[in-house]
Amino acid sequence: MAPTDEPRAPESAAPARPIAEMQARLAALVEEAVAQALAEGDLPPLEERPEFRVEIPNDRSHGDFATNAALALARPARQNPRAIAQAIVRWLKVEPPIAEVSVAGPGFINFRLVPSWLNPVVTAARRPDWGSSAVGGGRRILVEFVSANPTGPLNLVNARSAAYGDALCRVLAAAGYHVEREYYVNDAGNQFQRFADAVRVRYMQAVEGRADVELPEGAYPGEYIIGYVQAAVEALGGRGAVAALPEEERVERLARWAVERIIAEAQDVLARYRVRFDRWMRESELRERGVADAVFRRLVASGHTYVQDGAVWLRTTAFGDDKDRVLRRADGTYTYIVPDIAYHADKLERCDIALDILGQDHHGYVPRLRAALAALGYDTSRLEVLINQMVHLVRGGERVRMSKRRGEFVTMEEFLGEVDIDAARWFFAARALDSTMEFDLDLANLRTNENPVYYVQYAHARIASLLERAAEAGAWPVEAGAGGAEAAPYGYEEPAERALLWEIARFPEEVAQAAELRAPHRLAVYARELAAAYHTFYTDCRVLGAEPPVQAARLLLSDATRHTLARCLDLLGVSAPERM
RNA sequence: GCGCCCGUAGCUCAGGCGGACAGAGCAGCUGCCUUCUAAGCAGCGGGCCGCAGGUUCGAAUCCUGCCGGGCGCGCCA
Repeated sequence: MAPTDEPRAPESAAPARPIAEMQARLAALVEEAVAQALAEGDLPPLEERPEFRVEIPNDRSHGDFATNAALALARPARQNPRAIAQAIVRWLKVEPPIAEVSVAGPGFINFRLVPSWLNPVVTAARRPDWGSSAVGGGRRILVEFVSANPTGPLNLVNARSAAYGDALCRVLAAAGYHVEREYYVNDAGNQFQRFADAVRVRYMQAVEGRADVELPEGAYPGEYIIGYVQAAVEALGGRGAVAALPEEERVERLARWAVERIIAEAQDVLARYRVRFDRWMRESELRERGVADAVFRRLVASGHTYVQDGAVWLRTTAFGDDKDRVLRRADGTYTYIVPDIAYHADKLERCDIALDILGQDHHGYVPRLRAALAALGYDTSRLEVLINQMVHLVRGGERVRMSKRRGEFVTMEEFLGEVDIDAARWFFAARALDSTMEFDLDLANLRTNENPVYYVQYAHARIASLLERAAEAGAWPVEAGAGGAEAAPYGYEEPAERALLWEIARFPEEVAQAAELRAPHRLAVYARELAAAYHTFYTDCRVLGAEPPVQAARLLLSDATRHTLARCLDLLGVSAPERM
């Protein structure tokens, strides 16, 4: 890649992914230098060409970029990595914007670039699609999350799954995936029957006043069902009308009403939480469409089933499960796994990647699901599963006791009554999913610097306020050519400016990484770092009242930061306030 | 017993597909508001990365075995 005199296209002047593009460029130069060194006998012949990377040093005092190429080549070249590094550097074309190349440490090659190389980032970062990329390649990814059984209100773990899943979806979309969000509603089968059993008993207790009946073993224990039963009685025409119904019909109708009510409440609370789904897929619908029957027949046809004790089993052990699983009981009913397999098979027909976020209490179920999908001939690598770990709620410095067994838990509704939605979403989206977390209500409610949410939001509000003041003074928006990157009369050479520019430039890479690793919580770390860089800049560099070109350039830089913060917070599902 | 997840600073957590001295916030201590939001900034102190082996030029990161915590191991879902 020889230097050319070609004029740069406007696109390259404001790259969509400045850091990745520079890394690729440096990697190509290193590749070229290695080839030259080999050709000239400056490096011993290699049996293999190992991969190397151009990365960002942990310690930026080493340079802007570094490559481990010499370390990677040490083994195949059977030579000291430092000597290899020297050889590579001898053949390296040091061209702008490379200012300096050095060999350091065990054999890293460090690159320092001229400060101005990042100036175009200001322009790039103010474009609407800043941070977006095409790393997802338009792959269709179907994300299923929350999917709580409609036998009770959503709880705290559901709130975590909702916040994290929603952030993940936003991040995936920004990274160029085609995203669909689904909520699977398990509104049929045994699950529903057991709920109905509880409804039957609660009706007798609460409406008929029977003190002698108790919940059967295995029925849903929660007291909350009483409330649904009472509401259902009202909705179905009152006590008299309901009492007149034959018992089976009465129980069925009360339970059905309660389930629909629970689903509606889940939809409401999630909407309030700013989490939306593209589809609420019901198990009952899948059954009606005959999807479960069809998949059962496909499994039988696959030859991986057998009959034992009158039940039909799937030989999941042939696909890595630790025991075989019953598909159809001797009484002809399906076990829960059949509609679930059917649902996942259906999803795999509709997407490239099916991603499930499951509670940790369901993780043991993944191997049998994969096994079944493998038996159906699907490439199970297309099913990705993220495990959502538990949440311990801390109030007043103590853990709030919850017992699923006794039906005692904090509902999402109650939770949102106690905490700001931005704080809740931030806390959940900022923690890795697969690790048990503590949610400190008191901390989340603090409107002080102890609360990390406000730190980031404050940076955004601060900039908004600054721009407002600038607008009042007629300095904003900046007129074309008045300063900043385009005209470059001012080059952002203050350390705080350069540090800030660098943080902004990282954003597209952070989004891409968060998407590829299915780890949106990385963006919370990033948001904090970006906000910190701005606060430092704000303290060190006066904006309003600076020399006109400097003021203009700093306003543009501030706006680039504001936009990046807003984009980042949006990906996390947290609002970016204009004032605080 | 078997399987999955977790164990990093006083607290809450990043980092974990091997790389240059292990990070952040909070809490503690010291400074900084006559000027754009101090919900801010600058600095200090604080860690056997659960323990022990192994692989590697190099391990918080990979492998094995322990220890501790969570969850699962149904013809419940």
